[in-house]
Amino acid sequence: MVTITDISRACGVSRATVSKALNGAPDIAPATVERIREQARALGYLPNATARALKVGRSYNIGVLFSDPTGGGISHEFFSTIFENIKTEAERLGYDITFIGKDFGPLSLDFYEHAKYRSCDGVVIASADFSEPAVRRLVESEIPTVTLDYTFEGRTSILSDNVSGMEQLVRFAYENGHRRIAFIHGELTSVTQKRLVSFRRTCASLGIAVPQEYIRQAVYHNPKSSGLETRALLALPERPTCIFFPDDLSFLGGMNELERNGVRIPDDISVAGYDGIPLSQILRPRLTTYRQGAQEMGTEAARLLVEQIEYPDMWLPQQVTVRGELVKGDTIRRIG
Amino acid sequence: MVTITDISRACGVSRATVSKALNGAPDIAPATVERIREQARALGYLPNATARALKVGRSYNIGVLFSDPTGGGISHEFFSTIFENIKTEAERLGYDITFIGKDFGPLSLDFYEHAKYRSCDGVVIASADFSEPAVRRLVESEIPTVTLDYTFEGRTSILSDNVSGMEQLVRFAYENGHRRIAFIHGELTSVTQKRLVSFRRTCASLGIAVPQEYIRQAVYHNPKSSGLETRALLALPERPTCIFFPDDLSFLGGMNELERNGVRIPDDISVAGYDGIPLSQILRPRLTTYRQGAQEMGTEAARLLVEQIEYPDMWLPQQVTVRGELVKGDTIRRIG
DNA sequence: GAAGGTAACGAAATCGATTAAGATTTCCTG
DNA sequence: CAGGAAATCTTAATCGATTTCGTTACCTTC
Repeated sequence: MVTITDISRACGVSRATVSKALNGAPDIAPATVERIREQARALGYLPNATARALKVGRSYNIGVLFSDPTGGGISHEFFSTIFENIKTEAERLGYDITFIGKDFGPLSLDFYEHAKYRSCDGVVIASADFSEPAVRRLVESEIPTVTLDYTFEGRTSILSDNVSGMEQLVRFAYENGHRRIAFIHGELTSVTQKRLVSFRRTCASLGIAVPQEYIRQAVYHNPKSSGLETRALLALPERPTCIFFPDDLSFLGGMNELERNGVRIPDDISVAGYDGIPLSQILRPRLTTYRQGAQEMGTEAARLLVEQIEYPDMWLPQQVTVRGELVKGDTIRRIG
Repeated sequence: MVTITDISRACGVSRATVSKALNGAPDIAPATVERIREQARALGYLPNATARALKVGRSYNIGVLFSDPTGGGISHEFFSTIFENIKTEAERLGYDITFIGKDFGPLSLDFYEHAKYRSCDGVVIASADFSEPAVRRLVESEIPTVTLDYTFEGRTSILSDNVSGMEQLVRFAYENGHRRIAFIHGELTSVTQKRLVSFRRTCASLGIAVPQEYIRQAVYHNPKSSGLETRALLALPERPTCIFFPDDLSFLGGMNELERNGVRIPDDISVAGYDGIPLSQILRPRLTTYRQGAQEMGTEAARLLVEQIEYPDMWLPQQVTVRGELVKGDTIRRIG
């Protein structure tokens, strides 16, 4: 391994000089800097992040946490998109990504300990169950964090515009003549709760009455569960003309159930999803949905976390809302 | 931050003793060990991975590389499954995961430099374009690697059983009476090449003639591209009775094209995918496909890499083939 | 009781890089 | 040309943990 010591010997200067030259310190003669840079290149020198981290107390390493058991893992397109963008932005800023898991290693470290053990400069909490003590310990710790779709006192968070998104979907259905809209929502988390409230409020403000049976709860990100609720909706004496699903993936479960019953989309019933994952636009008919700004959420999360890390003094926690976009698709049909 | 120095002061022993006690060295009195362990717990001590890495020359950190532009990224279910399992196994063994990207940071490090900069003990190359010089540089370097679905002289690799998988699919179609089987394959990489050869060989051994027009090339993991080839197949004077797609995701493109032309699956035509991603079994009809052992591939990759790292002497490169499983699904119909 | 053995612990070097403080040389300027 | 500022470079401590090689004290054993 080539170290600054090798360079210093090759150039006949001290290690300090090499370090400073490589880092652009102001008190090294330009000619010397050039000579050192040249040698570094010639020897194939690479700085050692570990050594630097130890000395300066900064690892240039940020942790990411994806651990929501309800499908909020990296295998979901929405989250993998977020992850990709966190990674891209972080790397652009010179930070590496380390995955933070729980029960890490033989010592079974929890999230906080894991992040600390790896000297993460900060952590992006992309999906997690905030009722879990281990998650709370991390978010309440001294480690800088950015939370996605969850606000926490004194912390920075990136929020998807769930209220506005749901409102747009409802209005879109309304404009297409729908007055009997059912909503299968996920278990009540802070996210699904917001969508539910927005759904109710928007319906009310449009003068749409929503019977109790039209509001159903399924398991978030779980097609099978949504399938069951869909069946229940079809059995109602007065069927809805439009069904909102908790998310795009869940819609697939509903879709199967509808097909099995010979109910065509959107001829016989209209549907909408939520998320706007790529898959939803590959299938035909293209799903009407609300595309969350996953790319921007990821990018912003990384950007704000790094900002917080690098300028801790002039830092104030903030809540950033990322706007998504209504994807009209073809599954909400004009009626009435 | 609590360090061994704090513990040593609290216990009135030297730092060396603390280190040894915590690491189970044989020359510390049991009573002392107990006392030190107790204090460590009381003070909330956490070892500093960075410092340890610097001293012992091992970071307990492995890199993962997902960078195939042809859809081999983390957003694909097949690859995210692999990743999840690499991560789980690695963490169980006490290793962290760092994502290796190219053009890293302000210095624009390539893969090798990036891995070296982070002192990765090894790298799992999960998806990459091996014709890329940056990838070759890494795989030819002194850094231990495990390669997925690609063999490289002197390197360990985990291979999916592409030959056997494709053979099983062809035989399954044959047993269901199909004699006119078309195959849309991906661009020729080492993986798709194996499947193509196996397809041809199996067909030949079963006495199935495969006209030139039945073999078509599409872009791997790209639904749109497969849709176009599907259209071409439908236009043939003698349509195939069964179409094999490059992969499950690509099938979706074909599916749309078939539906648009009023061709029903599997009543009018049979189809098969490849990969066995969860999505393929959510949709109805369930896709006939070959499920690659993604979980096992990930687990094995991590396990073998760590083995290689920890016992470099008694190490010999090996090729492990992970068997998958035929998923019969409902899209190949009995005919004839 | 002298020689040697062993158990338990400590001193100090080390990993690679950074950085405050100091040393040396160069260069002005009045 | 003396005095001091400016430019340039070095010394040495430091980050936290590991590890080699002692050292000390206490036993054995003949």
